[in-house]
Amino acid sequence: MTATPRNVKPIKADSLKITCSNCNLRELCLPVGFSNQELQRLDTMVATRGSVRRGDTLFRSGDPFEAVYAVRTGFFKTRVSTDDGRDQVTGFQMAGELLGLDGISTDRHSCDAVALEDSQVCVIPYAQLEQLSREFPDLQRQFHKIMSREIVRYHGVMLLLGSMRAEERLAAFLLNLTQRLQARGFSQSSLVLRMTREEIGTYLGLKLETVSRCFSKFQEDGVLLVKQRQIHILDHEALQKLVNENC
Amino acid sequence: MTATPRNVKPIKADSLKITCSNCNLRELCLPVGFSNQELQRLDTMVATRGSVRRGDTLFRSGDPFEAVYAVRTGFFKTRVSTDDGRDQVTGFQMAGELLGLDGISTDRHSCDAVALEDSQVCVIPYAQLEQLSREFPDLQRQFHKIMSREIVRYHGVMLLLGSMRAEERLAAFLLNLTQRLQARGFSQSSLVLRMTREEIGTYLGLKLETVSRCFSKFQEDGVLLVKQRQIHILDHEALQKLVNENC
DNA sequence: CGCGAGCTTGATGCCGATCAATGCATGTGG
DNA sequence: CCACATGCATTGATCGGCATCAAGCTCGCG
Repeated sequence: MTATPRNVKPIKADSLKITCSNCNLRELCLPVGFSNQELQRLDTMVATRGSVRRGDTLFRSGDPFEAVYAVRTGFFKTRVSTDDGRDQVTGFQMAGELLGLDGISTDRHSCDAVALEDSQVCVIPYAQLEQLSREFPDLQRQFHKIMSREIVRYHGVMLLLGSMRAEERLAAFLLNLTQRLQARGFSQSSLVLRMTREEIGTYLGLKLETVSRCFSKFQEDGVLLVKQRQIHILDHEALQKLVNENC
Repeated sequence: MTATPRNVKPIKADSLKITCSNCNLRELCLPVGFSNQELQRLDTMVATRGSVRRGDTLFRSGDPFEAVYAVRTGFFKTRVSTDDGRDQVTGFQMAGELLGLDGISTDRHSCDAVALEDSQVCVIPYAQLEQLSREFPDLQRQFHKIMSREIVRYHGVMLLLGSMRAEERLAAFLLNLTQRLQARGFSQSSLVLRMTREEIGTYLGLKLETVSRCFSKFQEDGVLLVKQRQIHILDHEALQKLVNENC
């Protein structure tokens, strides 16, 4: 009955003390706009931080749901699988983003969360999150906003999967990534992909060959500079156009 | 600053008194498993019921978010649109289901909700929902479950859009519809579609002609009996197989 | 240095989009 | 009551984008 799944190694107490109060992600994560007092209460709730090795799962479909997780460092993917082996990547999560919200509905997780690089997460026991969000309207509000944002995100993904062509999907994907990276202080014109072509494809509803071809096409057209997973965006406008003026 | 958008006509107070306590949907809707006391408090919150005419919108993308809505009777679709005119249906909602959760994230709605037939909704002011769910853990829990369920639903839709072929998509769609209708006391082997072929297509990422052809194919194969929007399911198994043993 | 995972690129084929015509049900006005 | 319009659905013919199959390439690593 611990809130720490098998693959999450607790970070030793003697390591540098990490708290929500001193976390540089606090303006992106759960405690957006919190007072000092609220931050301190949150620190009592997020008792555990843990690390997950690249390739390991934070949780799996079917696991009992006990906590949601905030990514502190690293990068994750979430995926759902069918019995017959196919799977669909449902999202990529980076620092400050929440994982595990799917578990609330049935008290069991319904997707897998896999670390794409060595990562650290903050473990937020759901029972305590419920309790504390009854006391702090700000926390309640922010938590609801995060769930709602996830719903809105899926609307965008549906539009992408339902009506965009391969190049448009990849363009939208890249713009979304850079936008989120930019909010975390990274360049908006260059990025390193943490996932394979196949994982991108499985997210975008395309085969890996198609993803690869699109990258090549973008390079030919002078829109991107692609060197394996190193991507430089040369023509931001062009990507934007592809997404907007569809067709 | 009213919680009642333009297209929602309040139902007269002198009409038959509708309350959560006496609503036959209470075991499907927000107050699942509530005590009588909780039901009565909920009744004070859901002050307004309203009706929406077929074709009218309950809310539109950009509208300020003030309330979520529970469908009492009727049928809705939600959709997101792009500047260039394409749109994507993101869901179909029937009695007992909640609309408007997308609005929490930015305090504005990010999709349109359109009535596919004359409908009635319960207006649940969000501020009061927040307040009351601080007082009633059961309500808080149920509300979170509903949002989480929506997230899980989108995982399924992504799988559908990302990896299924036309017939599989339609099969999954029909099974989902009948399942929900069954939970509401309707037959699981026959249904009347409330939406056009085009609306189905826009939900499933297909063109209306493809949807039509799939219906015809299912009829040829003896799986369905199709007469306009009247659908009889002759071979439930066959549909199930298409969805599971993909390929 | 050689292996293997991941990526690129080419050739071919199929599924579903597109274009187009017709059918069918409902509604409206002469 | 019929003529016509309108919205929705069906069906056919053709086309194109992406999947599939296959071969070779690149880079990191034991």
